[in-house]
Parts: sequence; structure tokens; C-alpha cells
Amino acid sequence: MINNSFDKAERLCSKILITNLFSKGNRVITQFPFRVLWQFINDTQTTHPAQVLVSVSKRNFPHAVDRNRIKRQMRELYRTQKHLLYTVLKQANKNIVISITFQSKTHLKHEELNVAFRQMLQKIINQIEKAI
RNA sequence: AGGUAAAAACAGCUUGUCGCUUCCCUGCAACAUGGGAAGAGGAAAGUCCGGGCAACAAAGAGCAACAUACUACCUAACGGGUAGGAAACCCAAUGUAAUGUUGGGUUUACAGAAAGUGCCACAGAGAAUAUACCGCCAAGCAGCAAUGUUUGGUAAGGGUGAAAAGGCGGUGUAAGAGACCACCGGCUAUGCAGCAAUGUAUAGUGCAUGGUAAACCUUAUGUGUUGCAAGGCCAAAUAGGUUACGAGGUGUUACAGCAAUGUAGCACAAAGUGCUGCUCGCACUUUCGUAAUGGGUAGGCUGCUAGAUUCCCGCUGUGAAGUUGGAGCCAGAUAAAUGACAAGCAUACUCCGGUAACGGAGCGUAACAGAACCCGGCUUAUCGUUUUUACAAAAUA
RNA sequence: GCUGUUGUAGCUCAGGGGUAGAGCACUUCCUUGGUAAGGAAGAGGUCGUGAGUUCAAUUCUCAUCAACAGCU
Repeated sequence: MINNSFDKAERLCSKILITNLFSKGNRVITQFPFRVLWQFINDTQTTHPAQVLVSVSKRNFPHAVDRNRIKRQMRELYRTQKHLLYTVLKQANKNIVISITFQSKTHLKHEELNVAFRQMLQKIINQIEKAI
């Protein structure tokens, strides 16, 4: 049985972790329309092996309605596919933080997003296995 | 039936799978697990006004500064709204030499230019104590005459300009002129109507007073400053101070004392910081002593959603609005929940058929747009649907 | 969420009611054997957009759009 819930604890909210990720995180993956930045962390107290944040540029989507819709779609994709990432991380006993940025300037259909997200996740898993 | 304007209501629905936030029940070491309920707007937007709430010394005082500006009313308050008045513009009818009058519609940042100061480019003779360029008239001089020239009068005519100092007609005159007269317009006073803005009637006044206050300004009224990132509480590591309470400086006189010093009275206060730009005023510190251990960043809790609240009926009022009674509880997130996907169906749109009603196919939710302390307004954006009111009446049936 | 500033020539900026300028850049000519510098002439402007006040608006007022900055 796959747990598809998406709690508050799985979201990246800590300011310190965010600034640390954007200043020192050097593992970058680009899979259009997504741009991913991630990093290992040493904190072992978290209940989930990964914390994620999603962001959409205000420059590409000036209206809050459009940004909210894209962020909801991205969270939904992560929620339904995160078990692939979790199994790898639990085997290696590592924790990571991830930021996913939406790069396109137009809305995309769900099918395209779904395919692109799966490819992106596979790239992350490959990098993790290589780092281990 | 169809148009325009204004106002009001709505601005997708159903099912399935997987989820998010808050609350309740079960249960627990715990926010586990399971079940249930609720969860996005008319503008949530812009942040343009007003109020609540909070801190700043308890809204400390004056000046300055800023805002508003027909009248009455509504309101917690307002720069908002309602009703009325006035003015401007448009349309129709009617009428004049001209301005007008009546009816309908639209709009208005609509106090004061007769308190003072400033400005009014270019053009034009002259632009605010008016002005004589052309022209008109009179007199003098020159000339045979035409005419020229000098002095004076003149704002009716020409020309310039955004604007030329009431309009038109008559009397009058050398020519002219509100110099005088009728009508119209303006100003002043009084009466009447109205709470008032104002309207209207009568009398007087020849008219002395151009525009600009979204130029300075005057008058009246109002505004303390900062905003929930306000404010309060909990609180690890690290650096080393922090907080509360009490006393208060200098000079001089008197008394006590050998003296140091103590007590009492009188006089005089300095510097810095903060409180609104300035002035005043106030507080604190610049010292000492005593007591206590706390202050504060990441983060968390609170403020935080029961209120100028929502719905219904009745009553009062022309209306904005007010109110008796009854019923109800209705978002509270924080890198920021309220969704994603699939299927189907209203509506809209496109194509085909049809005079039309409508039928079939496609598209697949479709305008503006996402609460962030809370309310009342304003402004701006908006695919459409429905209802009501007002106005106009062409063509078709 | 709250608060403020600025939009003028290709660029950097003046002008704060009377028909828009400066420097650099651009074009042509002169100068030089040639280039630079220098000299002369020229072109280039919805003054962010829309309303209003005024005889007249880049300037004053209101609305709106865009860019930038600060509070955390």
C-alpha cells in the first residue's frame, strides 16, 4: 500500500535550510519545464527522508491565480510519485532537501507535466545512487 | 419580442479515485489510526479615503503643515451616500433684432476675484489706474482745388486677440457716448415662500466691479504619530551584561562638632537622548547604593476571527437609512490550505441541416481574478445569464 | 501586508504654465597624405497612458500603467 499523503512536515519551511540550499547546494538538474536544486542534510530527526519546496517566478506569471494553480499541480505530481524517491533514500538512510522551480512561461497540460516529472525524478535517483 | 441607461441577484453542476487546512468525537506518549463537520470574491485587486484595535507620557499646549468646501439629512466615521438647489451642455417645441421661455436628458473638485499680492506669452494703438493705429467730427494753418498738416473731441465702425470694460433699438449730438429712455441682463434693499441652499414680487441703482484660487492667499471645519512586520508571551547555543527600587548636583547661611562631616533653610542649575517640523513643556540618562537574574536572534504561541454580524417578517421615512420581533453561527492559512485527475451534463462558442422552433457533430468550463487583523465606502478589471425601473420610438412579425 | 520614489532624444540628465533643451552618440561637409581631436551644418521627441482645470499643460489636479527602493 503506497502512502500518498503530503503533510506539512514534508514541505521545506525552515529559512535556514532554504538559504543554505540556495547558497551551497550544487546538485542541479534541468528537465524542462523543471529546474531542480538539491542537497544532502545531516538532520536525522525528521520523519520523512525528503523535504521539498516548489516555486514559480513572479516574472513569468504576474497573477497570483496562475502561480497558485501551477504550484498545486507540482505538489500533486510530487505527492503521487514521491514513493520512487523514498524507497531509494530509505535504503541508503540519507535525508535530502529539494527545490523545484517552474521555468516555462506558459501553462502546460497535465500529460506533458507528468512525463517530464517522471524523467526528472529518475535523474535525481541516478545522481543519488552515484553519490552513494 | 428587440435598443440604451441605471439598479439588483448569479457568475458552473454531478459522480468516482487520490489529497490539503481547521475544529469535534474515538484513541494515544504524540498532530498515530478511524469517523464526522466546515473551508474563495464581487471585486478577495488598487491601497485612494474613513473607522475599530494596538503601542508611543493619559489623545500634553501653541504655531506651522495637510485635507475638505452649494444646502439639508444619513452614518461609528468619511473626501462616501440620499434628497433638494443652482449652473453648464445636448435634444424638442415656441419666440425674438438679440439674450430667451417651456419640457426632457446628461454632467458638475459648485466657498470667496467687491480683503490683499502675483500672472495674462504672441499679436494688437491699447490687457486692467484702460487705450486714439485706421476711421469719424470741429477749429486753426498751407493750398485755386483735390488734399496735407497741427490742436482738440470721440469707443458707433475696421483690425488684433482666449479676452477690448453690459446687449439691442431709439432720443440726442459737430461726431459720438448709459449722456438720457424702453426692453433684456447685472447689482442693492425690503416683503413673501422655504429648516436652508435658493426662488419670487416690488422698489431703487446707469452699471462704478475682465479672467485665473487644480497661482499665493482669505474664511470655515477637521486631522497627534505609527501601523497586526502594531503589541504581548515562551524560548536552545553563543557574546557579556540587563532589569527593578531608592537617593540625587553646585554655591551660600545657621546650628552641632577639635576636625572630617551631619542636619535645616535659601539661591542657582549644565550636557545628551526621546516625545511631530519649530517653540514651550515633560520624561529619562549623564552618579551612587540595594536587590534580582535576566535580555534577546532562528523558531513557536497569542493578537485571530461573534461582528457598526448574516437571513426573514413587520413598522417609520420621498430617500440614503433606522428599528421591534424571530431564526442562525458562517474561512483562518503562514514559501501561505480551500485542490489534482478522469467521466458525464447545463450554458457559451464553432461547423452542418432547417424559414423558424429546433436537431446533429465538435470543443470541454471558458470573464476579471485568490482571503492574510477586521469593518464602511470609492476607484479600476470583468465572458455571460436573469429580474426590475426609466427613456426613445425606426424597421419586421 | 505596509510605506515611498521615478518615468522627457539611442544613453545620462535639465526645464515646474507661453509651443523642448544640454552633453555623449548618429549623418553630411571642412581640416589631414590618412585617422583622431577641432570647426560648421543637420536629423532624431505621442514629454509613460487617459481624463480634467486654464485662452494655453512637459509643467497644475485626478485616475491608471510600468520600473525601482525600504520595513521583515
